[in-house]
Amino acid sequence: MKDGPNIAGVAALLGDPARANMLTALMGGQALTAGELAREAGVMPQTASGHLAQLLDGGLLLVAQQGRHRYFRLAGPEVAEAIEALMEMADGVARRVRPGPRDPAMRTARVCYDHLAGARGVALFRRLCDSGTIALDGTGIAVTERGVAALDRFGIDVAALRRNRRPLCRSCLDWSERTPHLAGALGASLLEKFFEQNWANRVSGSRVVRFTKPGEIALNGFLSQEIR
Amino acid sequence: MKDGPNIAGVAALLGDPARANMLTALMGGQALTAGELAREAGVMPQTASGHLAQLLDGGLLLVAQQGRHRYFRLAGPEVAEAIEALMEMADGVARRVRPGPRDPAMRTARVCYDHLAGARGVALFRRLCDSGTIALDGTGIAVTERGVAALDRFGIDVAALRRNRRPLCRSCLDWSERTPHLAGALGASLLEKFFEQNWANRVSGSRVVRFTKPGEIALNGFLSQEIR
DNA sequence: CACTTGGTTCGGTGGTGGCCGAAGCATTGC
DNA sequence: GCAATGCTTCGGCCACCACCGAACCAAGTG
Repeated sequence: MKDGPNIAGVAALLGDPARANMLTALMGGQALTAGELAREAGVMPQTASGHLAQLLDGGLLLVAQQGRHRYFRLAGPEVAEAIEALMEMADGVARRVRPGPRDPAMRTARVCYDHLAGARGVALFRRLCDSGTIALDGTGIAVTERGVAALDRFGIDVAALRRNRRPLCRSCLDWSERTPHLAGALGASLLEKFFEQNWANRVSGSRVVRFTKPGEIALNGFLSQEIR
Repeated sequence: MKDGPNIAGVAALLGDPARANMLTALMGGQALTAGELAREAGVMPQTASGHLAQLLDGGLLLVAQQGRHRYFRLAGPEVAEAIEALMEMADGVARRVRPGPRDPAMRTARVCYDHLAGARGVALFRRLCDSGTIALDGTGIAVTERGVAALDRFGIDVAALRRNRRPLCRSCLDWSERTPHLAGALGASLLEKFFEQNWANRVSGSRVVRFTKPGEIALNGFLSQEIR
């Protein structure tokens, strides 16, 4: 048959525990050094170096040299999406082997590559739909006219985001909530705004996002009042 | 970090060429026997048997004994979705290594697990959006009230589908068109109707869907007129 | 310059796992 | 009953690859 592209090749890259750990560590969206990734994966630096070379060669990672450090990051959203899909499958399918729930903070709010996931993420998505900020158009999810105006008031220049090659809106299945949250350029931009305005900040070395008290209030306001 | 479930385990299952071939063969949605899968994977029956045991054990496959045959099929939509996500990643990421387009018939219309994909699939999705049959609601994609009526006229009982545990609507990124098409119970149900009414049939041993002349016309009619 | 730190390359080792031939069970059919 | 078919288990072979120790390089630092 041989239809799709070489899925076995990339899957094999994700199939080694050390590499898988590195990649999930990078799901946080920020670039990490080779050394950090080695610790994250629980292997010696030499071993990690080999793995990283493979991931680079396979196109899953990008690297930026900076002084004597090399910063690695995921090559793009498709990579992050594939990883989330695998998580989805792995826990949908092997539920019995990994029974429990997870870290509650993680379920509440976490970074998914570069946008917001968890209960807060899906609440945001829900609100954006209900308020008519985003809606389905022929090619996927799009920002409505009213949405453009509302987001502009919030300091997000939708027109500028559109000029980017990256899709504006995309839905991403949340693996803890099993309901979609917002990915794509807009998703990333919103999260960035949240950080910028100190509504939230990341707890370092983890994907968890912690909302500040004022941020909490502000977000709730945003969720309830924005547009109507 | 250790956040998600065991992604390395399932990824390793997809990481072997023989197993990957089996799984992509099963993306057609119909169950295949162990022997057929062995040929598909290009290995001897004994070898295939071992692989199939692993896939069963990993929960990616289900099996049904029937006479002296064992029919294998994908364990569920999550599995199919993960595979599509990997295809997406693999060809987004390694574009240079696998340059060309593919079999045109495959691009036009194919089965994606149990719903319609390819150019026809995304056209259908587009039309369903534009006509207001489906729309974003808080939790994802939903059928609108008008949509329920329209689909009912087409012979699809949305209420019955809803009673099913499976999500009604889900979008699935089409890897040839790079634009979403409709998955979920409704997607499956629509494709089934197309087959039932002889608008289309599958070319055996492949994922390709061939529309009949009358089916072509009927679908175009459906796409243009349905609802308004 | 030596010294430290982050990273890579090289070589050897060990384990895992894919592969097939042969044999073993079922189920069907004559 | 015997034979054919579909699939599995067993055993041995082979290749690949993850791992680490050691040496090497390169960039900052005194």
